[in-house]
Amino acid sequence: MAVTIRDVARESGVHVSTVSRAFSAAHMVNAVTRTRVMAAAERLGYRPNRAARALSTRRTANLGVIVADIANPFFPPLIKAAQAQARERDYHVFVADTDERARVEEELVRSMAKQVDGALLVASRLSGRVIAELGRDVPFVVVNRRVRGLPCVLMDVASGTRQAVDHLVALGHRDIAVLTGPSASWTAQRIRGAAEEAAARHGAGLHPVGPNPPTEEGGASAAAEVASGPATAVLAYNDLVALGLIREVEALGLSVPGDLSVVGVDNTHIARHCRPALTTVDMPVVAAGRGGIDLLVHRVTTGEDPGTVTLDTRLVVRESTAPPRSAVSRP
Amino acid sequence: MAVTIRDVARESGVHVSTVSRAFSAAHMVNAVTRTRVMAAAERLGYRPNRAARALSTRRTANLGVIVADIANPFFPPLIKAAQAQARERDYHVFVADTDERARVEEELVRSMAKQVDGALLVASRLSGRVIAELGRDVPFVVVNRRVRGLPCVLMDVASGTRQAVDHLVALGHRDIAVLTGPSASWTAQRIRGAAEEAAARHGAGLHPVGPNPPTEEGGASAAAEVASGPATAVLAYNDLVALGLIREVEALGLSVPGDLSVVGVDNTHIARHCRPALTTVDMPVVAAGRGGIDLLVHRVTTGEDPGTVTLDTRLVVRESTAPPRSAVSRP
DNA sequence: CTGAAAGCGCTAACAG
DNA sequence: CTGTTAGCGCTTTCAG
Repeated sequence: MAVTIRDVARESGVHVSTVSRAFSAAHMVNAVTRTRVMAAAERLGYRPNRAARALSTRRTANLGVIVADIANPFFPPLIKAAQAQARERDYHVFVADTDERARVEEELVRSMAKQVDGALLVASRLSGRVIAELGRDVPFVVVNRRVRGLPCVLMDVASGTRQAVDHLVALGHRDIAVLTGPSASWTAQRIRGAAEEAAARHGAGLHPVGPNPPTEEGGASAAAEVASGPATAVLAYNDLVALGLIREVEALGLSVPGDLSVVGVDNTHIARHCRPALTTVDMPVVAAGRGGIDLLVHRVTTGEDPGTVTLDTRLVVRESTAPPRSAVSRP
Repeated sequence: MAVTIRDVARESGVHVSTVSRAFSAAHMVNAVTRTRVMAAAERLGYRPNRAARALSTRRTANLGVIVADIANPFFPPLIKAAQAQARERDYHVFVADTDERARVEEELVRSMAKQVDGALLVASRLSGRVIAELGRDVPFVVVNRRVRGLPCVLMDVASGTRQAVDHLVALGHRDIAVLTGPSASWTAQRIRGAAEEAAARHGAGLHPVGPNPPTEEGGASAAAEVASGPATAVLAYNDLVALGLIREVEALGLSVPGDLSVVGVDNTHIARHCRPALTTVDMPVVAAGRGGIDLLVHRVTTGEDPGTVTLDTRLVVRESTAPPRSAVSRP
């Protein structure tokens, strides 16, 4: 049987409440009794039971991190950063994967609610209404999504998207396809919106294709439509989609960037290594994970609304973008 | 304030213990009172507090998954599979990242102990002695490591390693470098051991280089030594190390696989996409994650030792391996 | 500064 | 089948 506070009390000859204070309000107990208690605890290998403590304090010292897909390379660095920052502040973290399904996400939050002090909702697929409703039970911080009344950490993908479109136009592209992501994705909406705006500003044509699942398959399945369309460049919802598109479009006999320029979003490690190396919009995921936890902890400890933090994104140019053939041939 | 079992009791006109039974031992309560209770619970939005329940049942319905580095692409699919399987069985999972540090790992396990029914230790860097000691507090299942007396899920990297060496020898390589991994890594030891054995069997030379950190930097920093050595092929501790090596060796003016064949381990998604696509040993991470949770749940619910499960690995040949120049020039 | 006592939300014998 | 009565391990008044 695990050693409890009573064992320590007995061992050190004080009352349990004194032991309790020694651990959670050290200043309220005489220095010498305190060291005696600590020594006894040490000897017995006592460790406070956080769950039991939670029952009376109503603070679990646990946080939830809820993401759409752990295996999508966008998320792991964010999860890692969040977990590290949480540990720094002595919180444990539950990580849950919703498989991109809103129902699962909702159920996960509900079943976790009593066990966490707050949760980080990353790229949530829930409707704003449901988020707001759940937000009454669990303090949230929302990452990559703007929700009225909730603290958010936003990666400003619009700015990176604009840079991408500017880059493509500067290379000479006049028709750009955009492979849209899941319709419930805030990021997907922002990418599309910013791309339309930027294209319009340049008087370039923008051709939406999708929505597509945020996977290589999603990109691959859009290849035929892209190849048969007028676009000489494409902006994909994320790196995975870009990769799937490239693979499939090459199977169709086109070359990237010779026949088609491709830009991804996320700057996952794959973008650096794939062939051709991917021009992509870098997302500050580490800062977002760490910052999200900071806001969350701030919120759950002070009760204040920490407001919204916006992080910059920027285009990283690599090898998957080049001038279109037409532009090359008319100097 | 959250709604508790008493509220439901009051609302439905029964005692709290009846409500409790309605939720956790439905068959012990009359069907009609049960539906009445459930209706009241529904109306009030009641959800059992799992932490409070844990206090009396001594079962938290939480599991821990402890890994060396969430951002290492080897782990996310494993974590995802483990999390999904746990959810299937109605467990929540704490995920923790040890940053490859044994101290952190130990502290993590200790602080988590009271809050989980068991933990999956993936690629643990702890000494066998410490694992065994911690294992008295927390039921473990150990992944990718053999520990006497604990249930293990092993990915038999030795067989894949043998295949890799056989493959290199068949191509004509007579001197093979092996970039060894962290000395505390069981997998690293197995790779090295199997490589030595297989090389000896073929009468080929084996040249250990390392230990190296399991990262691209680790691979890069071994490049000079490899390039100046006799080896025409190298077996890297993992895909990341292989990638780092390739990048750096190319910077030194060598080409892969022209001047040097490189084999990775893990078959992370990067291996498929990098240039040249990486010949690597496929690790059944999804099966390991799922299977690990199965063993763990079996163990914590029945108390039985589920024993050890061994999963096969196999070589996936891609573009980073080819005959050595010398072999090509003497037909 | 320390002890006594009540209680967090839920379960688990034990009667009835 | 259901109510009563004790706790699970810890914190938190309230006295002293």
